[in-house]
Amino acid sequence: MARAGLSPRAVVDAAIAVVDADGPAALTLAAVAARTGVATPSLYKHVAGLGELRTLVSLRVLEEVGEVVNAAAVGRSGDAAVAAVMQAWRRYVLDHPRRYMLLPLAPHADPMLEAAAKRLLEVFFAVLAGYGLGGADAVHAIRRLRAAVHGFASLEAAGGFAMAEDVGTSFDGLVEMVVASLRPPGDQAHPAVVGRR
Amino acid sequence: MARAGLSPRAVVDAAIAVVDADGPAALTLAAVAARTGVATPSLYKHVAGLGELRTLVSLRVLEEVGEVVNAAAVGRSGDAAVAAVMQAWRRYVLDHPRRYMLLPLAPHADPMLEAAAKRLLEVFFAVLAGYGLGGADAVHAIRRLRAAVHGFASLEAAGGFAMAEDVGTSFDGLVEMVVASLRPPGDQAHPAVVGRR
DNA sequence: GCCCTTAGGCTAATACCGTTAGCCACTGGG
DNA sequence: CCCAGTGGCTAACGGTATTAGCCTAAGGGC
Repeated sequence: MARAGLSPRAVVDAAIAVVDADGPAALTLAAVAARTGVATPSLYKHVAGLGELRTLVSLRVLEEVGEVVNAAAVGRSGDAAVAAVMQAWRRYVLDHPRRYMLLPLAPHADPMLEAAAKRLLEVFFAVLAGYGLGGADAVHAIRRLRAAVHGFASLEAAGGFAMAEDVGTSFDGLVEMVVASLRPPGDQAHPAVVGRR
Repeated sequence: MARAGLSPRAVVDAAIAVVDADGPAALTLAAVAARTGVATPSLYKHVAGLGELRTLVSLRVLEEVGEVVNAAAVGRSGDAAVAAVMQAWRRYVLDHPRRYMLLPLAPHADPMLEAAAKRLLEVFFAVLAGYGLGGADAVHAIRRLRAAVHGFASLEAAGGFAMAEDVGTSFDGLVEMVVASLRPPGDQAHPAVVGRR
């Protein structure tokens, strides 16, 4: 019989296709095997098991989010950078709502996810450096940013906003809320457009 | 043989105990049956199946959150009410992190959850009325509030805040961020302490 | 061009889960 | 005291992950 020519990479691709099609709960070795045209046990030649596959899918999602967020941040600073990062984050969720549900919330706990999480964190730190935030203040600011954008994203991905009002408008308000909390008290203006590295 | 004296209520109680002990993924009919000292199929006399049990557990969580949030809001208004509501929300998460992961994100979609969701929403609307917010502005404000508090809560419940800085301090900043976004632009003061019903 | 190693597929078998069907005993009311 | 129904049970089925063991296609060394 002709070989299927699978690889760990291809297995994860198929797994993501399953998630996108039928949601995170449908991510099963049997479904992935069916999609790749292979018997279920064959997947073990490429992946240690369902647990590892889940982790690999989460890693992929984390990397993809890191990618788009990083891309949104380059060449921008201050309010514009924060807004771009948040918009990019939401865009990812709108493009891949099912997939987003597998974003790991505590990636630092898993060695496989650690590096990708660090990269995302560094983008945040770089963006916040433009506000003169550092040390503990930067950590608290990043937590506000992360909580706001992830909270909104997870709710929107799950279809949690039922009322008729435009969700994009709500998100604009969220961005403004976060941005305002980064500015020094009493400062209504945008911070220096020339960011710092 | 002596009867176990189960009831739908008791089954949900046991299910919540399972979740609190071993996490949402461990919520299985077999685990609940073991905990209640009954064979697995016996549970079907009280609950339609695993799916319904999950919904009932989610309903319980939603009701509990609604309870503590409502309790926090009574007798308060303005910034104090918003702060109290958010603090109560977080307290629930700290007290029951595993359980919180089953909070339904789109409760309006399920008839069983709809009423409990409505109650929570009404608390939010009442709290925001003290800021003179109504109509679309209130909806956008509620979405900001919900995104911020749920985002923070879900991250904290999952153990997502790895860095050493005090998480409570971060949360205080989150509350301040939300509160500031509710005040009219340029207004640094707290809104009228005399809230409206 | 042949052989031999190995990677990548397979089937068979096990264990655990949810679910359904059908049986039986305890319980409480007439 | 009887009897109907509720709430338990066992048996059986299908789907799932996982392990073991086999077998063959693929590709490099001679």
